Amino acid sequence: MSQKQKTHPRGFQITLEDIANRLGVSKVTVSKALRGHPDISAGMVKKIKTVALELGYYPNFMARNLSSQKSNTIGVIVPKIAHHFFASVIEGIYDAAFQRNYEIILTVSQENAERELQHVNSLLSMRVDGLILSLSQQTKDYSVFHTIRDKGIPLTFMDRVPKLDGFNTVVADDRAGAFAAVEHAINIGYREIAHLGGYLHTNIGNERSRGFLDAMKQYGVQVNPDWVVRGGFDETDGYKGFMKLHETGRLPELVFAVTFPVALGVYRAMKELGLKIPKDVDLICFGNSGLNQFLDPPMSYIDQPTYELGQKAFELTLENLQRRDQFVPQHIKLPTRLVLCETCTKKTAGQKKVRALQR
Amino acid sequence: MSQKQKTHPRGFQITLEDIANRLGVSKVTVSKALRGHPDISAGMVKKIKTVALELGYYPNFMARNLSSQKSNTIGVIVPKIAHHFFASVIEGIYDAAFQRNYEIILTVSQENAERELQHVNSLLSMRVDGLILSLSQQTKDYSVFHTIRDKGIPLTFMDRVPKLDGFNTVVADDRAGAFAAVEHAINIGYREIAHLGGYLHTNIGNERSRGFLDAMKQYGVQVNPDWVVRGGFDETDGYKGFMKLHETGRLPELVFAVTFPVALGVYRAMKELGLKIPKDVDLICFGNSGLNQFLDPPMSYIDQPTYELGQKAFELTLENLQRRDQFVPQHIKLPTRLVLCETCTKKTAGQKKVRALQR
DNA sequence: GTGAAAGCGCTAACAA
DNA sequence: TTGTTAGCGCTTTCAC
Repeated sequence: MSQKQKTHPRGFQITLEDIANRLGVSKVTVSKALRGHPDISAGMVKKIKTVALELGYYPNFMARNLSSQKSNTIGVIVPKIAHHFFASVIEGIYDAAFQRNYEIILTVSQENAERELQHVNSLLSMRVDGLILSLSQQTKDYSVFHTIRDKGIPLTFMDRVPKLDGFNTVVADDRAGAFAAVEHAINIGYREIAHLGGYLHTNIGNERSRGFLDAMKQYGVQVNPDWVVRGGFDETDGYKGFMKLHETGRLPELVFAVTFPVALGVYRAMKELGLKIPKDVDLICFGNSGLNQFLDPPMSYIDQPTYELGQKAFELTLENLQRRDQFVPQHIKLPTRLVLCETCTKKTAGQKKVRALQR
Repeated sequence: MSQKQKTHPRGFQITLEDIANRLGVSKVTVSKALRGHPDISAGMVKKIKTVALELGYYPNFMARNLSSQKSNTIGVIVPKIAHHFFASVIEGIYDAAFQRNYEIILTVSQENAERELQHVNSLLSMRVDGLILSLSQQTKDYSVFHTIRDKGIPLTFMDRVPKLDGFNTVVADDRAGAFAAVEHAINIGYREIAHLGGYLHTNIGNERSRGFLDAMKQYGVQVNPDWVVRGGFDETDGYKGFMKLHETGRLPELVFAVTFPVALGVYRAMKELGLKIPKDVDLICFGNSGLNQFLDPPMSYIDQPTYELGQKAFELTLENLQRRDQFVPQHIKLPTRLVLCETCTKKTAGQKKVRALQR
């Protein structure tokens, strides 16, 4: 009773010891009982659990993790969060983690390489058991990732992956998806096809461009260099990109946009210019917003398995964690699907092109 | 050299001691140097920092937090993440936290009360310094929140807040916003107005309903009980809600939807039924998706300051944390704004109503 | 079945 | 300016 009268400095945080003292047993007994260790008798366990509940005991993760040398926590770094794609991926990660009783620590780089690095540091400091990372647009220095690998911490790249060996990756089949879209466009009669593409140093920018070029080449359609524009993945990039096309004085029949936000920028630009989709210029994009079918006009797109991308990334990380000694990097590529709404369903822009040029 | 040859069990995690040994100083010196404590000489600091970098030292937050009794971490619980509203709020929280050098631990309840409670427990176990919470649709048991308050842990409710005293709250001015929308609708001539509303036990459902009723009453417009439908905040709720309206055999001129996803459900339902917005039934909603203006037709809405909601919630929590002894709960209500696109701009549905009924 | 001792990596108070 | 001593709350041997 009188043996240890500590004053609790801030708020009341009940500890193992409080429970132990109350029942006249040791901390260890309580710890074991609470964790379901087989050592302790059923009666004791029951008593302890009752008291714990009564006192409002919350185990201290800091202490537990420090002592046990694992955190049951996976760190996640994504470029953005207020985008349907990432929001959905993240939901996949969270659901998978919840099922496995893992905690997620999510951080957002805002497409900023420096911030991304800071988050990596934070997460390593938090001693997360593993990491899931989707690179920022800007990231060009990959040296930390080697550090992480050397420390033996599982790291899975997702969607935005670097050209590096020795890491898990989970991506959608960007190249095949882009190919399918452009192939379809060619099949319905388009020839003058522009691509508002991402930066080539990013895998998604690169792969989707390749898909585009593959299809053009395979069907013998000429690529107009003026019509291949490089930029970021956001709405403003799409807007600027389309304006650039417009400035060339000659509009394509169809624009293939590298992401949904980029396509949205095209909607905005065309609206501003008084052009109609698909009459003046037709449009298709990689990725979905969850409400493409309600747009004006409903936009056809390459659907990505966003939620599954997240789940898979988590599972890969966990797997890696469980066999960290015999780690073999896995590269998962999930299939995409061409979804046709109203744009890019038949050749419409061609006939009207003259009108657009006369303006 | 030979004094302490520990084997590092999993991966190599450099500790203060490693650095200390390397330089022949004590752990404390290193700790202080790395934290910028004024005790240590500039020369020593430099040497220590160099070695730390060389060795790839990452401070162990678990240990640091355990020792210092604070985590520099705020826990966040939201019902959903793949919704423009929450995604944007969360971005606000993250940005504010980043500025202040705080870490965020985000959890998602999926509108599930049980899951929410589990997350509360987890976060308390992690010894977060404070909490930001947006209630799930289901939550009805508020007892944990009192526990939290009794522990002296700052808790700020955001957007979805309970009817409780003694907590910080940050909300949009739901009642005034709803009022403004309905007032506008009445002003342009609508009288037969339906409300696809949320559950009344949620503050946003309740307040937005009140705004609706206030306006109807103030302008002497009669409320048709068949046209006030209660439900959740998701697309399916909007879909079902509209179908319910449709089943009454008499359609209103205008629907006021409690959230953007609910309005989207109305788009879907009307499309399926072959009805046109705004010709057959007009529509306006509370909240934005970031791309309302690209919908078919562009939907008018009550804009909420989502990002600011998040920022404010974080700042309130932090403030509370800094003066936890003299805590006075604050209740922040941020203004909303009526944004007119193409729906609900002039009375159109009235004339066509007969057609809709003849079907 | 239960508990004592040691230690996880760090920080805070106090000496030197 | 630097180091010593004690913990933070928990888990993990290993002895009883």
